[in-house]
Amino acid sequence: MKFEAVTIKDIAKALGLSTSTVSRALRDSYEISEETKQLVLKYAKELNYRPNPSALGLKEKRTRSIGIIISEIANSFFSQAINGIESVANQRGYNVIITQTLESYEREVANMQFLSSRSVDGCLISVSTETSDFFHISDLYKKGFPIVCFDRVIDSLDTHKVIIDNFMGAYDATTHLIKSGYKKIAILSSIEYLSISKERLNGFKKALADHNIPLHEDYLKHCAHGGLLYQEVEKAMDELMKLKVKPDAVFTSGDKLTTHFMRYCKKKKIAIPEKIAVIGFSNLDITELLSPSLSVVKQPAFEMGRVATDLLINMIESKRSVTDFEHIVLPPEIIVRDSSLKKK
Amino acid sequence: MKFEAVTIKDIAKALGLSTSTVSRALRDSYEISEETKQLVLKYAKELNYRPNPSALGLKEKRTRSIGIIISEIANSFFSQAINGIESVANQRGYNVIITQTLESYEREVANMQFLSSRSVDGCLISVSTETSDFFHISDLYKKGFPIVCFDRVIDSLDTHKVIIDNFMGAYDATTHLIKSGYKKIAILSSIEYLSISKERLNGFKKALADHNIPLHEDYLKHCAHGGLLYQEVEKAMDELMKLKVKPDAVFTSGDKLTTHFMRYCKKKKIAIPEKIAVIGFSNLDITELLSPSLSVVKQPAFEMGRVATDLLINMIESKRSVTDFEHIVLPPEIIVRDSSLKKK
DNA sequence: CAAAAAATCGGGAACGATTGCGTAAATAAA
DNA sequence: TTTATTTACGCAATCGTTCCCGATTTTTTG
Repeated sequence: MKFEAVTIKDIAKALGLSTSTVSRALRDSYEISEETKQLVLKYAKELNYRPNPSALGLKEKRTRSIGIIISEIANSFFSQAINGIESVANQRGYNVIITQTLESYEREVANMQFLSSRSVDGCLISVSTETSDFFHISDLYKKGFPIVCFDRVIDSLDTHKVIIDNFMGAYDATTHLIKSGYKKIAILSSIEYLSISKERLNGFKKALADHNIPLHEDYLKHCAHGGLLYQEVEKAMDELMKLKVKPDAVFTSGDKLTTHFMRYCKKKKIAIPEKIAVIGFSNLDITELLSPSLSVVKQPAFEMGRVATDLLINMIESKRSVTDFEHIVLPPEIIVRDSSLKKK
Repeated sequence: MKFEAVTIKDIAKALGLSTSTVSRALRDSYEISEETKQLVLKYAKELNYRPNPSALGLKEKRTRSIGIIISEIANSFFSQAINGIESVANQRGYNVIITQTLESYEREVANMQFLSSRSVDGCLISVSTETSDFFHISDLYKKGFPIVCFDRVIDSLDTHKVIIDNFMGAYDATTHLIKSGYKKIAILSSIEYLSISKERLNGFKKALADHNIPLHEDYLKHCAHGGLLYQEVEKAMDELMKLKVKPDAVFTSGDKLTTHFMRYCKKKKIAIPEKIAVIGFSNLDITELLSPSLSVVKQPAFEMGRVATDLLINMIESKRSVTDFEHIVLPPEIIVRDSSLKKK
């Protein structure tokens, strides 16, 4: 038995009206008498009528849905962001299609292709670490496909962007390490060309400079996939720990980098913060329960999702083409715990 | 400038063919000459033609998408399950619409309504803790809307189901506590009528009985929202800790219950496992890094998602109505760590 | 070489909903 | 009473795609 939902035709036939009359009655048109309206409305409610989204999509050339492209759903930052995105989207009558790239450029291109081919009216994206050219995005955008960037943004794309103050987050975190008495500070970073990597690295460098601490190139470690794989972090850490002058603190500039750093230290029995202190980006909600409790830079993920979605839907629904682009910068939150305790 | 994708009409006009010919050429129909096929295919590829999903949906009465109803995306178990769901769905040409209930019955009804009104061809569901009657699900199911249950299943619904062996997971975990020397074992459980709660509670009880340990009613604690709120767990734990004979171990029967238990002990400075030992369900991938490292019952979430999706899509694509329902039970994994160490 | 069969293609209806336009009936204005 | 206006509804086109019929041309068969 096939599942068949009720259509406007069913209602029209049952009430002896035309489909146009039913349609107008449901849309509360002035052309329909109050009597007929009530009749139709009552019957539609009884049968639990819902307009067919495909028919609407075909007619109106819009699907009332938006797409998301992120690297990974099973990531605390992104799943919190999705919550924010969903809350606004649902409220404004849109539904959401989530796609993930797992940091693969190829999958990002495929997802973008899929979403743009009329499945959604617009798209939110936080680009993959593997992505270094953006033609698959900018080409579509130039053709009029609404796109809003968040988190990992594309500098060259002239659209709305929602990020946190990565520079300041990194600067403050690094400064905190310095003020706690650490001087040999390393950084675990994601791939160089990623917007957030650059900004966080710059914040890190500025903090060192402002406190007259020279920058050691050996202390700069990049992980190509942003720590998606433990092995990346392990390799970087092995190199750090082999140095003649080992770092006494690390700033980890991404979620996965942070947790894998913790995993590494646990495995190698490196005491935190005695042997090495750490503060890093993380949106996990149990960082307080780690051993030791973890100092973190936390992003307002939910809020970022909300804001980005609002901008996207505004863009979709705007009559004339948008030329004035918002560039929203939210503040990160720094939470100091045991992993970056004052050096004795 | 509006974003307009290329249609079959554009191709037909450009090549001087009819839309029917183009359509057939793209579908590799035997009625079209090899020459014309190549011509159309080449041009379509050039223009990056994709069929309009709305038009297809309207014509074929199917959207090639499936819905998910879960309690929360930002939950390690569910986000891992989503990964499994997506992997199968994408591979079989479906896309996925995720909705969350946040354990609200009302939202579950609304989400089900939304998904079933022709937005998706079928639906995966893990019911909310608030849900005690299932008419909003069974009514649709009886009308022919394909539904597959996973994790939190509905006993009365005769469809495919994918769960883990909750009884065994709880039995083994409890037995492990007993064998480690704990005798006064409490349980933090979710709401009574939930399938997984019942099964896990039964496993817990059986383990006690098999080892001749009497069951104290005081040691059975139910949290109405499955620990969505910290306050639920706090209240239950406060009550436990006020007892004359306090428990020396706890089995936490859900993800959130487990982490909130840890949070509670940290806050109240209750030493684990010295004062109270714990083993619980959790799919977090950093439980090894908690303090102390956490003993867990882990679910094969990714695999559950994969299997459930395969069953759902089979059901959707099956010509005749399905009468032979799979009831798949996967094994949980028990990982023993410090939080349930042997009693000295 | 005529008739039958196959190969290729186009016309047009249909899917469900919206909407411009036309029109009959009812009412108001002249 | 006649004409103009309003009210309330139906007809039919449209969105992009598929698919049932025909129709025409080419090829095969007797």
